[in-house]
Amino acid sequence: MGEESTDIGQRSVPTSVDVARRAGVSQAAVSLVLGGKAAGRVGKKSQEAILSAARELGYAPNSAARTLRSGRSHVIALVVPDVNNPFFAAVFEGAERAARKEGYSVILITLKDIQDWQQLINEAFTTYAVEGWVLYTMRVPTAPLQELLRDKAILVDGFTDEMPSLLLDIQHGMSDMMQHLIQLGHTRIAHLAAAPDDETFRLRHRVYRETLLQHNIPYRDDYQLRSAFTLEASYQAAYQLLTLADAPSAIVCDSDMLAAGVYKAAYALHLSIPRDLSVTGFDDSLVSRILVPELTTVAIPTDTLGEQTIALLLSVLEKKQTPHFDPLLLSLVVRGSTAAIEDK
Amino acid sequence: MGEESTDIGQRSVPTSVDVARRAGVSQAAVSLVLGGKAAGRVGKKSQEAILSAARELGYAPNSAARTLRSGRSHVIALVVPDVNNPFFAAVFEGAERAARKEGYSVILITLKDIQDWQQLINEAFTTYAVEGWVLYTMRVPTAPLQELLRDKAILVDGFTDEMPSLLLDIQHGMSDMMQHLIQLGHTRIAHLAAAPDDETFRLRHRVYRETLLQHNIPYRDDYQLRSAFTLEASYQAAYQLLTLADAPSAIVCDSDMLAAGVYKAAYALHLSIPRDLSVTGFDDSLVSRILVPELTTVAIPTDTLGEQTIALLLSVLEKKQTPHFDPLLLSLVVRGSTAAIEDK
DNA sequence: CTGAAAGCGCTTACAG
DNA sequence: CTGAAAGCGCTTACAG
Repeated sequence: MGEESTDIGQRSVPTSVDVARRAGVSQAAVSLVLGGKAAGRVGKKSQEAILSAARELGYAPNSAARTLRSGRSHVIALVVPDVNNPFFAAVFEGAERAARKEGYSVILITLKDIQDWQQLINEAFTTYAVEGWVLYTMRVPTAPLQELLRDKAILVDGFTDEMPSLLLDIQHGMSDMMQHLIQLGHTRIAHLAAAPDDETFRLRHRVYRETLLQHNIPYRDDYQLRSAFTLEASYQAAYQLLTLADAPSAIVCDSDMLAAGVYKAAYALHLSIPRDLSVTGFDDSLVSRILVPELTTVAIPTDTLGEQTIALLLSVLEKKQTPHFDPLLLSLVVRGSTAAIEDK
Repeated sequence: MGEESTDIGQRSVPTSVDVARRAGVSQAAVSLVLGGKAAGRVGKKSQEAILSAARELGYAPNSAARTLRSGRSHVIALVVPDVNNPFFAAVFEGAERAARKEGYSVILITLKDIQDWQQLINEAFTTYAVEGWVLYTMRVPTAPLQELLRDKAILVDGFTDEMPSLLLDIQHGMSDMMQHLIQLGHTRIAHLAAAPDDETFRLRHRVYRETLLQHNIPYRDDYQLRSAFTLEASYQAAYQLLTLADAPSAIVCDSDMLAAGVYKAAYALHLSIPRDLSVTGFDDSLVSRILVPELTTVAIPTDTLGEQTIALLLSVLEKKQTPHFDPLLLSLVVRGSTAAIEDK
């Protein structure tokens, strides 16, 4: 039995000193080997002795000590508006997977119901020693926060001069969707927009409007509604659209979540999708596949998004040359919620 | 200008020493005040000086140093099978909210696609200095893992002698659901069970079977299917049930996610819910409200769950007397997916 | 290739 | 009520 196994009762957590003693080397050698910096600095025999001693003791380096000394935590924070939206759960998963490959881990910070997100981010700094930030918040942070996050954060699907951004090709995604509907013969196309006044949503609306114009389809004010990201709100908005005297034959939604409300309103009004009404979403989240019939939507590829996000953030953190990413390509996914308009 | 503002270029992060210097007190006093332990130990004037100095410098205690010294990180890990299931997103939110009140924060660990979750948990120990664990994994951990987690973890909706558990009253929830269907006149009730062989699902099945027995309804082997938590798998299983010669008039699902597959199969077979088929879920997740018509389900109250979970875990960590919680009450939520069977 | 040592920024007992 | 000091467990420059 080694000396370190003499502790009675409470199993004390082994430290690098315990490992060093058992392996017959210095504590520094243990640190070098476990930190993967032993090449050419610690003899092969010592390395083996250290590794097996570590294994026997169940040693794992103390993260707080490591972070304190090195100034690196390898923790990335992903800030999203709401995890209850399955789209953001998928974004988290994609970022998590990509980060793991690079030796980082991701914590999830939800802004929902939070007034003071400056405080929240401060807390995260304190609690987790977050090294880098991915803000998928659709809202450009305020000036003091930008100062705090300088050279540590990137913005996804939003733009500011103050911070590197990963852009999504909302433009083409939305345009493809509009073309799709127009090709199906729709001209009475309403837009159910997201309530938050973010650039990503303004962009959707601009493309909606321009595409109508290009096809000489009149833009109607009564076909424009905005809704919060709740089923109740989107239901109400859709109900209002569908009970217009001259109701739309298609409703384009800014998000799959909003489309779910449209399905409910259609059901309440005994309208069949896609026979009586075409509906489209945005995101290609789980929601789009749960809906029956499945939702035609614009896919945001969360795996690629995660990889590019992490690559961009790490380049910022390491002050390397920032890689250039073209806006992420979004593709139209045609499913059962859209159909050619029937002659009546 | 204070002495600490003389650094040129890189804004160095202020430390307690900087605050102490500016406030004209000792570093220890700063620690006491910021740590909320100043009562009766630091004079009122000093406290004020410290607080304003901290504010002016934008000081926040270094978490790594704090954790290293005190051995406390105030981080709780929540381990779930899959965040893409909106139910677990809601569980996270509930736990997060409850933990925040107690000064803890919650990181989310997803087991999906992970083979070796022992390693994952080890990693989390290393990376985040996790103090306490909530395992909502529906699988009792292996022996070495139990050793690692002793006195640090609780299990939710699962039972083992090795670990405190928070139980859900699956029994009554499932029983209420079955009563509901039987009262509606259903006798051909199939059970679409979850594939994982966990106690929580075995329990659902036991209650299903017993309730049939109590009502002299024959138990049929061809009405029993299991499905993984994917839409494709549950669709296939439901399709198989619905194309039986003597197809069920109701399908009871172990989870809302599984019910979504049933909706798809019903749609494919031109069966109308609830007219031709009643469907029920379990969890009352976002999924149950997205489905059209909305799903009759058993509600697991994630807010209460979060509060009890955190309360139980903290009592374990603080080695206080463990509070006793009765199994969490689940309530039947009747919505549009169930109806009285029609006379044919 | 190896060892001895400094020090990251705190918390906390201890002496006044 | 205040101050001086030890020490948490590492990483990393430095001297051999």
